[in-house]
Amino acid sequence: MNDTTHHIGRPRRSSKRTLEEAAAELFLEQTYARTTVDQIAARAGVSRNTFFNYFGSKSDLLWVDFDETIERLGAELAAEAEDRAVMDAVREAIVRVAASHAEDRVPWALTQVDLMGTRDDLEASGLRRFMKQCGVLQAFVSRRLGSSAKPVLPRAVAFAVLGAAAAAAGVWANAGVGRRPLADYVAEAVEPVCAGFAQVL
Amino acid sequence: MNDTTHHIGRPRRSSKRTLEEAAAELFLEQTYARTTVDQIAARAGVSRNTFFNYFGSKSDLLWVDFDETIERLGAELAAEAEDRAVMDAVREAIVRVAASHAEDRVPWALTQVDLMGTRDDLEASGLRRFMKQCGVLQAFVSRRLGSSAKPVLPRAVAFAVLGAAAAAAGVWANAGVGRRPLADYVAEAVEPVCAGFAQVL
DNA sequence: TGAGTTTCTGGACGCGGTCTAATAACGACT
DNA sequence: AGTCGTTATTAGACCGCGTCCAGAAACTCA
Repeated sequence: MNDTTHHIGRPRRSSKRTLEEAAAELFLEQTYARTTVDQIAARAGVSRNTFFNYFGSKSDLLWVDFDETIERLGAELAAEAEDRAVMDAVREAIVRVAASHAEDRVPWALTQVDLMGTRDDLEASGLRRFMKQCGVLQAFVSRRLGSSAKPVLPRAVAFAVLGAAAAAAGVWANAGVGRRPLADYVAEAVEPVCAGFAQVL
Repeated sequence: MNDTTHHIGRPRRSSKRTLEEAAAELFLEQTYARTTVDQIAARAGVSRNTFFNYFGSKSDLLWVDFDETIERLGAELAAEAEDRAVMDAVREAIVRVAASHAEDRVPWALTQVDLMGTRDDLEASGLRRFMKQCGVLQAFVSRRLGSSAKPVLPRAVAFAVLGAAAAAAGVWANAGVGRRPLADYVAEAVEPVCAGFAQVL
């Protein structure tokens, strides 16, 4: 935690934040699709390869504000009491994840969807994140259910619940400045799904 | 429907089927990721550009058997009686779409997921299809609901229901040769979601 | 000063995808 | 037969993302 420790080796000339800001400027000026990695790197004052040292791909920039929120799901699920009903635990964990998201941080992914040309990249990177968290949620449900239920259910729960949450995030992003907190939308979308699965589990 | 009428102009030297078969061979030999568009075109005896005359992208090949099934959703929704409860109509339409899928046609998309290197392309193309049908379903639900319900619900229904259906398709594909019909899995996955939303609509 | 470590950089490559201009193969019409 | 319009195919070039590698730069420590 002591940022004065200069570890060892050559110090970093750049940082994730620097590149994010350079990218944000360019996205506003000319949209995501028309911005190349070279331009981002140039504006940040580094070489193109350095960009890929900080981000695995250009599309990662679309999710800079969302990734850390999404990643909380595993921890929130683990924090749920063992004796709680499965779908109750799932619902509350997801709503808590949504509540932990900073109010004003709307990722590029949810705003630049309809901007023509962004769709391809966006959808590529979006489903990857979706699938990753689906794996986490499916494992949780599968463990809680044991081998009693129909084999399709854990995966169906994961896809449906996170699908509803994703829909809520989309609506939230498009609601504009006067919007309610993200967790409100997510709760409204996720509750019916959880209630439905609770009946058959 | 008369396939002898070549309309007008230069006749096609190739066809979608030819390219699909060439691709299928190569996918089996060396996986999807290690197969280039050049190789597919070469094996089919055409140039690389001709490939893009028949397919918009390499990843379209992953869904050759699924696309026509997925596209049926709009028609099946339109075929539902107007006086039927919304979620009942949605559920039945989706199950009918699944039932219309040929038993043995398992798309590459659902089998080559875990093959390392395929994921990126697969997820890119998968979410595009998912979003397209979500748009169709959301419009249907939105029209049936009018402006009475909470604004997040139509989108949440679309994402959750189709998410469950996608999960079912994945389980179906991985179930191997002894699997039950796709519609069975889809029904089991979609029913709870529809029941849950039916309570709040 | 030198050794070790980490970051940055330039250059090259492969691949997917787009574009353009040219050509080939057909039917139809004169 | 020859020409015209139409459509499919083709070669060629181009762009951008992502990967790889070898080497240089900047620092710490001994």
